[in-house]
Amino acid sequence: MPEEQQHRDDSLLLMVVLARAYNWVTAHTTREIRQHGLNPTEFGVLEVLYHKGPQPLQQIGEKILISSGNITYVVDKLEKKQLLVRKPCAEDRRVIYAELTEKGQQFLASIFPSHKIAIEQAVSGLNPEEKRSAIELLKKLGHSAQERFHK
Amino acid sequence: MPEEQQHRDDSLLLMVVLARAYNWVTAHTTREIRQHGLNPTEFGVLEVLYHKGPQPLQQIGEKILISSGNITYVVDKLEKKQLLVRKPCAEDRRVIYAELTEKGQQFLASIFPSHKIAIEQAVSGLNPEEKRSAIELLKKLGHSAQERFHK
DNA sequence: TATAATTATCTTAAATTTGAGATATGTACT
DNA sequence: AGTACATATCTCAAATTTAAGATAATTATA
Repeated sequence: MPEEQQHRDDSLLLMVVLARAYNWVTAHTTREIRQHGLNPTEFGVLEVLYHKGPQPLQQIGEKILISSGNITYVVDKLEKKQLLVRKPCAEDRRVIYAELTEKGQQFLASIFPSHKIAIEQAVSGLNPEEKRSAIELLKKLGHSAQERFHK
Repeated sequence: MPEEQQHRDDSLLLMVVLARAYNWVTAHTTREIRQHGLNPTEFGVLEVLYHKGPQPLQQIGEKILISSGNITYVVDKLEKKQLLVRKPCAEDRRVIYAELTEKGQQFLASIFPSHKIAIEQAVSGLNPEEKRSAIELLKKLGHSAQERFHK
């Protein structure tokens, strides 16, 4: 097989195995998240706030790659559940921050341990060394894919 | 940092970089697919048929991880577009195969080259050797995640 | 200052996806 | 045969997501 052909096939195969790995790993976390009455997007929003602190809605949407309409919808639902609150920004009045409530903090803290366990279970097919290799390769892949994606 | 803590952190980090890599790589392919008037699910169905030949609806749904209701909906749309046809199975009358039409074959053949280029562009941040490493690790990760996912 | 171009959020309709359950068929067991 | 269980597809309502455009605020420029 000519080298260039080989190269092309590898890219396709990489795409396939990346998608399969992602789908099956997230199958674990999605099931776990739904047991707590959230969908993956809701959890994604809460997780960003939990780890990064209060964020403008815009930036939350960028981090988890959802549309502006969707971020409004999801934040509405989470606000109704009293897990977060909207806080208008004083400096730039177009901007609205989302911030976890005390209830939201406690809720995340209460579900995070089982979430971690679900992840550990999902990725336990790789040993520590393989995990480190995979992390480096996926970091590089993700960053370059993002950089090459010109809107 | 204690070893066990280290281990736990690696699993979380692996999850994060896997999700980022997947999201940004698929951002490339999704954009490309939409330019041809399909959504990613429709393309996924056609791609399965293109590479595997006629398949029972059930098995298509399993391969791309969508619900039974969704597979009916998507196959309906593709049938209306005359890209595939339903073919009842003679041996088992519960089963219905989906099969690409000539038009569907030609359509896939016509868009696949640019789809390949989009993928190659998306994953071009890794060199050939890194791709091979990533493929092996992701295969292992995906298979083990699937095996450990007990419904 | 006035005007134009950007940005952040929200609104709305349409498209997509899921989940629960209905229907029809097939399989295993008595 | 008859009964219970399993499987494949479909139906339908509700939930989710997107895309396009509206509104309001900010920034850049004439």
